[in-house]
Order: sequence, then structure tokens, then C-alpha cells
Amino acid sequence: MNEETLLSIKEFSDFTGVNQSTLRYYDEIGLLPAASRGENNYRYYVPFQIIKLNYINVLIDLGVPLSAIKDMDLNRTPESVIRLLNQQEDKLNAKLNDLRTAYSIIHTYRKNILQGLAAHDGLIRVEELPDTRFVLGHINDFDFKNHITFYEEFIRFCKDADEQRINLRYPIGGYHNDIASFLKYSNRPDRYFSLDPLGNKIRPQGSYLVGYKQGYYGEFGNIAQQMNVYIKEHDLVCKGPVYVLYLLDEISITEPGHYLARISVSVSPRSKTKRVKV
Amino acid sequence: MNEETLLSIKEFSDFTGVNQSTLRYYDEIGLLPAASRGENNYRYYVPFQIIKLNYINVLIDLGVPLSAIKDMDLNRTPESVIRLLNQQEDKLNAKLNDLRTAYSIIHTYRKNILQGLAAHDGLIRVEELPDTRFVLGHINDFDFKNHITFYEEFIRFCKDADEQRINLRYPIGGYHNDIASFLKYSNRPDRYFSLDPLGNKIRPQGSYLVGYKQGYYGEFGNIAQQMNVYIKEHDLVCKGPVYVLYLLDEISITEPGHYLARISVSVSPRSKTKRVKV
DNA sequence: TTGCTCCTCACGTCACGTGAGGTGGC
DNA sequence: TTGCTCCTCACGTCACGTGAGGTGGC
Repeated sequence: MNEETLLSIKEFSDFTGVNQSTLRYYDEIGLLPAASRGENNYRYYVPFQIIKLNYINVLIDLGVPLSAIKDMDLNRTPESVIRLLNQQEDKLNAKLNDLRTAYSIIHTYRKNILQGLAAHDGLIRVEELPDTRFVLGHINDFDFKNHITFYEEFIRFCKDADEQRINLRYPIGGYHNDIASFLKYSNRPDRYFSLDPLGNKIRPQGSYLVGYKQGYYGEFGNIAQQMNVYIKEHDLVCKGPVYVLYLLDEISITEPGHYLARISVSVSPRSKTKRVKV
Repeated sequence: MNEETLLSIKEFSDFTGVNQSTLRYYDEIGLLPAASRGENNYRYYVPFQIIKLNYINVLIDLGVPLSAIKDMDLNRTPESVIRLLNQQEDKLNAKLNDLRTAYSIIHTYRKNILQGLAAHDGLIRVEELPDTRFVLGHINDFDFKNHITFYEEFIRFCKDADEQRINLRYPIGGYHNDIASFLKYSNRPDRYFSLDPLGNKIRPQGSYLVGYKQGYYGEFGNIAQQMNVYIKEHDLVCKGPVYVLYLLDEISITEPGHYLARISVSVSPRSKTKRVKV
């Protein structure tokens, strides 16, 4: 073969985009030794090492440790390379999945924060909300005698998350079975839920009565009563569960007293005249 | 707020899946300090730090350095968090793209190796090949007087790759304009190409005369002549370019003399009788 | 005393990046 | 002599992981 065309470390670095010090490191650990050394001890590379280095970089991108790349390379056969590539394909799929999940998580957080910025404490109104999927946790058991608190049930929710396939990285909210439950125990939801868009439950698109309350976690003042007044004044009928979600929480706010919760419940106008079935 | 429910570092570690030593490190650098310390100097965490840690882990997954997460967190406002999330969305897209590319690269390598394993030195036959996309490099200029070699043009190909939008991580092959060029200068392709499945060029699906040759890079023995003999014996007509691709190369083979090249060219049977247009 | 959880401190590791100080040919 | 590329060696960095040796309550 033509051994005349040799690349200095600078040239090799320029062609591959890999730092000279990184190349020296790869030489030192034996991952990609220079093809030869000059009289002055300069490293020289041959053109086809560009391909090799590109292949190494693909494996590095996939998260294969340098030591594993080196070991595999020393005893490489077509069959062992196929095995490595198959293994990496599985890991790659898992990684792609993780990244897509991270993507949808930051999407969900952003949506919440933007909605939080567009609202303010005490605001009560009817809003049209889109379909929203979520995962529902177990039924909370607040045992007052044994002092089982808000937090302990939340911890149980977190503890059970793994086996219940609940992803705790999505925003978490409180779920009341109905408006009566929220009016009675605003800070003790019947369940918790995770805003996972792959969840099996759905809050259907439609009109919701929405109330916003600023304050510490679990402190709702009299927002429940105010919402009830609004319901009566506007002659509304509530149906289904009440969702409590902190749009602005410790993620985006430093002062815990300024967190912003949104309470939402599906409503429809009470029909003044009884409808006659056709 | 209820400050009674405190989690030991073991409990907190169990709920979040984060190593105790990692938690101590996050405490030490101020990324996630323990909520309080016991008399015995034990760290205690509060339940809602689970949410915070999960959020931190999302950012870590996205590749945000811990120092950046900490800095952002100290002065967080809803607006600054939105900015961070927008930035990360862009990075995330780039990452997803990189991973998908890595995926298609290992796919391409694997296909080549498997095809190489199914062939052997000297095999010549007609195969049905599928559509294959690629990116074509510049026209090679082998100047014999100035001793411009195979390697120097290859290096020029690598050097120009960036501006020509050629991804050198895909397998690289040689491209001859026609069978005559390959017969004359087997080891001096008219161009190089990259097997990038997003490429603008296409080798169409159809029947190809395929020859396999084992040996060093650029050493083709008399495979060109043998293929020519096959063409005449089987009364074939070649059309279009000749593709030379190393299916087994330094990626999967340790011995450079055992590399395996595949030469392919589109063929059709020579019509014995002239067809009459209807 | 044993077992358990926690603590601090020091050191190791992985994959580099960054100088410091020196060489060697035009 | 100046400028350039290269060298080795040592040390820094990032995000942890791993002991070693000690505490404190049942």
C-alpha cells in the first residue's frame, strides 16, 4: 500500500474534528494509536484512520465506554461487530425513548408555566380546556387518628410509582372525586395524578370552571367557596372530578408563598326548562 | 406547612433512585441541599424535594451541567425557566437527530457486514439489489505527473466533506462512471461516495452484476477482467456507474489482507432480436 | 456487644482540556 | 532570532463511586 501519504496530528485533527489532545489520549490508551512515528517522535496517521475514528465516534455517541471499544476492537471479527451493533441498537432505542420522554416533560412544564403566567390569584372563570391525559394513583387514606398526613400519602404515591408505572418526572396534581370532596377537604385530594401524556386516563376537552389560587402548597384559602358561589351565580352544573394542579411551583418560583394552583372542574349550564325528549 | 414528615437520606434515595453519595454531592455543591439537619448531623429531606430532584434529573438527561442547573435555580423566575426549557428543546432536537443518525449508521454497517459474511472471494453473479441512496463527492483528479495518489484524493474528499454536506460516518465507497473506467483503473475511482440514506443520489433497485474480491484496499487482482468475461459469457449489457464498496474492512477485520470489496454494476440481458415498436 | 444508619474525608475514575517547558527544522 | 508544529509531563475538571474510620441510638 501507499505509505507515503501521512497526516500530521494537526491535519488529522482538522479532518476529523477531534481535538489534538484527545488524539494523544486515544494513542496513549491504545484506542487509536498513530500509524507511525517520525524521527522527531511526531505522530503520523494514515488516511483510512479517518474512517476508523469516525466509527469510534459513532460508538462513543452511543455511550460505549472507550475501554469497551478498545477491547472489542482488538479481537474484532465480523460476527463480534454484529453482536456489538445489535446490543447498541437496543440501548439506542432506550435512549431515544428517554429523550422523547424528556421532550414531552419539558413541553408539559412549559405549558403549565405559560398558563400560570397568564392567570393571577383569585381569578375564577369558565375556560375551554383541551383533552389531557394523565395517570391516576391509588386512593388516598387520610387516617386522622393515626395522623396520616397529606405528605405521607404523597410519599406513598411516590413509593408506589414504580410498580404502578407512574412517571414522577411529569408534573403531579391532586384529584378529587367530585366538587363536594374538594369543598370539604381542599387540601386532601382523594388521589394524586401524574400529567403523563401517555396515561390511560383522560380529562376530556370541554368547558371547565377554573379557579386560580396563589399560596403555599395545600393552602387554598376560600377559593373552593368562591368557586361554589360562582357556580350558583352563573347557574352551572358541575360533573366529574376536580383537578388541582400547581402551574407555578418550586420549579419556577423561589418564594413558596407565591406558588400558583389551578383548580378545574367540568361544568355545563343548568337547563332552566326541562328538556322534552323527542 | 407540615414539617413533621421528613425523609432520611436512605428513604429519599430509595424514592428517587438516586445514589446516597450522589445526594451528598448535590448537597455539597448546593444543587439540592438537604431541607434540614438532625442533632446528629443527619440530612433530612422533605417530600416535595422528590419533585425537584426529578426535574433536576430531566435537565441532567438533557445534558445541562450541574453548575448551570444550580445557577438557574438560584434566580429562577417563570420567565427564566421558560427560556431554559426553550433552549433545551433546541438542543434536544439536535440530540435526537444525532441519535437517529447513529442508528442509521449502525444499521448500514450491519447490513454491509452481513452481506460480506454471505459472500466470498472471487464470487461473481447477478443479484437483485434494492434502492440505495448515497451522496457523491467531487470528481477525482489523479494527476500522475504530480503524483497525486488514491490517498490524496481520498483526503480531499474528507476535507471537502463538511461543505459538501457529506457525513463521513457512513461507509465510504468508490464510484466509477462506467464499466470501462473500472476495467482500466480499478483502484482509481472517478469519485468517492458516502452511503448516507438521506443522500440525493440513488442506485435504483434492479439486477446488478456483482463481484466480490478479498484483499488490501485498492487491490482488485483480475476481478474486473473476470467480471467482463462473465458479462460476455452471459450476454449481458452494463449500464450506468460501477460501485465499489468494502463490506468487510478495518471496522470488522483485523488482517488488512482479508478485507472484502463488492463491485456492482447494473445489467440487463442483451436482446438477441431487435424489438419492434408497437 | 451487635447491627444499623448515618457522618466526614480522602482518594479513585473516566474522558478528556490546559498549560509549562522543551525540541527541531525553516 | 522568530515562528511554527510537535513533544512529554503534570495538573485540573466534571460528576460522581468507593472505601476507611468514626458516631449514636436500640
